[in-house]
Amino acid sequence: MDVAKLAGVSVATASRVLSGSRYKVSERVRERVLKAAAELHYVPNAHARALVGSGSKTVGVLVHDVTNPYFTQVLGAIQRVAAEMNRLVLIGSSDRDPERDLSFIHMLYAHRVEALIIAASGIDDLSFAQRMTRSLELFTRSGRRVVFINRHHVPGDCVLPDNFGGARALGQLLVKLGHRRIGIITGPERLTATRDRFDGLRHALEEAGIPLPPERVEPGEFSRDGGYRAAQRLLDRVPDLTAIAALNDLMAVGAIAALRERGIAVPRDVSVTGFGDLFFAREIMPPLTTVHIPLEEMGVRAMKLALSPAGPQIRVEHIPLEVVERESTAPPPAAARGA
Amino acid sequence: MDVAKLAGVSVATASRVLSGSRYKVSERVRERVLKAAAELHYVPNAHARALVGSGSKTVGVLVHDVTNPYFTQVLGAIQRVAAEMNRLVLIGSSDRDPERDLSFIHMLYAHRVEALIIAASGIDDLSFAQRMTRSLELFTRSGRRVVFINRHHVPGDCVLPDNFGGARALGQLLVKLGHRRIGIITGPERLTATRDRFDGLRHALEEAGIPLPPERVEPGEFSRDGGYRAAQRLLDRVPDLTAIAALNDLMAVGAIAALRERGIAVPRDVSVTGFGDLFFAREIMPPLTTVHIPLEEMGVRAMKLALSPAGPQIRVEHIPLEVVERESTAPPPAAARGA
DNA sequence: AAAAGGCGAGAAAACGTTTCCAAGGAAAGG
DNA sequence: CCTTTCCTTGGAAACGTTTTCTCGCCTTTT
Repeated sequence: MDVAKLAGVSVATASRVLSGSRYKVSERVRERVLKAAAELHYVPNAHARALVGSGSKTVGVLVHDVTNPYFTQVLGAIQRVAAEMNRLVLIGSSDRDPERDLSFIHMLYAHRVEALIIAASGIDDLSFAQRMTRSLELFTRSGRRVVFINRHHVPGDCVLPDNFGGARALGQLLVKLGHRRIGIITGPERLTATRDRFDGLRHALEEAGIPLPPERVEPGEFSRDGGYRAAQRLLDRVPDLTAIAALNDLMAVGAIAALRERGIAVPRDVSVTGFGDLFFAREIMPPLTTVHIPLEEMGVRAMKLALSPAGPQIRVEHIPLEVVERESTAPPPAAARGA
Repeated sequence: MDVAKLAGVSVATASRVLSGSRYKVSERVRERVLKAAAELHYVPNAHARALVGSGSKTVGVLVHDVTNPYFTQVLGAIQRVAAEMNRLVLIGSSDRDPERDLSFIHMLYAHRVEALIIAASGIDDLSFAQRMTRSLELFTRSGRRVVFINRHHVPGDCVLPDNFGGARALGQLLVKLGHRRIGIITGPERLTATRDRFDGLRHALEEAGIPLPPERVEPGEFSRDGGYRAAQRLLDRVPDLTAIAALNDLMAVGAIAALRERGIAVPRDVSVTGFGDLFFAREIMPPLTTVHIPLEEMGVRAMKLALSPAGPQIRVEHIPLEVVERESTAPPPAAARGA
């Protein structure tokens, strides 16, 4: 090491002072080494450190889309905790492509991240789940932690927002308001988040004895434009809806835009709900009734799980979800109520 | 290496087939190695690879806030390009704390990232700029690339959105609409982006002979709530404004909320403009007149710069900015026009 | 004063790869 | 059939750290 040479000591002692080792070094030598390091602007090579076994000081995070506020909120919290512990965050953004997910898992393992947080949503696909389980064995077998956010068909510790319960409560709100003809804009088929939210809504309707024929259910892409187009299709097919529940906020925004374009007032003619309570939900017009997901808290919890040693049993952190009622919902118009 | 042992070859040959080296290996041996690797779920250790000199296959990105749509848009583009080249992205999110910026630069250097993209905004602080320059010498001296996004007081290649020109055009639009009493919500003092945008607006007003007394200028934090509070202060002090220009979209959203609360109609009574054209700008009510910044393109360009070898001279990619006129602006009310 | 003990510093191994160098074998040419 | 050349493979060094082991010196104790 150059620093050692300049300070006139062995690399061993230089390392001892620079790495904050528990071994002792005399004050005189320590100072000389520090001075030499400062002079050379020495920055230890993290790869060499990682190689010799002291860990890589990095955490891997896998998301679907770094651009999506849902994930960035979680990511922000993870990043904050990581910075506090002097860790760096490696991200993989798979664009919802399962192959990319797997490929990122391998890349992150190649970098021997201390822990891996999978914030991407789970999907209902057996063969994929199996492949993922196998890839993640790389981590677990080497004593590394893997933490999921959301429900996955893969065994492991996880932070689990109660999508079902939140959606059920939201459905109950619509029912209580008096809606009986409710349309639902779902998300990509096989996402567990979509499934759970849909099931929650359906459950609430069933409990109230409200029918949900298939034509009132329309899949959309999890984006503003996806919601816009899905709402168009839904309205073309079932013009007499009094409420539209979109399975995320972005799609709800699109749905509101579609309604506005047709001159349908929200919430006077049609109520709209979202899911997630992303930051823009209360800024749009009308402010969106939705289900709040405490994303920062989930990120922090996931980090806590990731940085604590694995226990003998799987740990699950349940996150209850609350409905937040704003101005995009109201009782259905009198005409509809009478019907 | 375990794989070599299982395949019954030397580590050298195993490495040759697994690393896609240019050295030749007979087909028979290659197959045996591949089979052994698959059987053991072998994933090469990136740290060892990086150490021996073939680069770390990572790119570092420094942002102010992973949660801010401005940065995530850029980050998304960077991430996409990186994935295409089989690179992983290491992020540092400094929360606008210069010390953290520097600390991240060192951490990223410790990981010997191939290139560093500084997406955080520059600040007008001499001693900080000098310290940053010195820290970045670590990179440049070792032949690593550093690319800036936005104007920084540090020499280096950069992608430079024309904040000044965009703001000037925006100011000209307000002037053309007939506004003469314009308030400005600025951002954090020393951010170069803030300065440039402010200067652009001021320039446009000066050109039109429109006064801009200091009481019409109010600093705000670069957030929705910052804009909200700044608008409150501005309205308390100067109630007769006909337009408010916020230096970013988030603050404009806050300003609109403040106006709405006071029963002031936008744009009928007061026009509002933002800056950035983030995805929510056209979703809010009324859709926001703002300046479009092609963030994805900037991210891609930054990556291109970062991945191309350094040239003899500094390279600057100028990005022109366009005003997009939506419904948050209109001519001032007749009463004001008459005055 | 001598022995024992403790403390600080250096030598060297180890981490997992890549790559240079050398060697062995087969093919080709004389 | 022998020699030369090319092609494939193995050995070993190197990358930059940390850490274990060992050694020597100084201090303390008897």
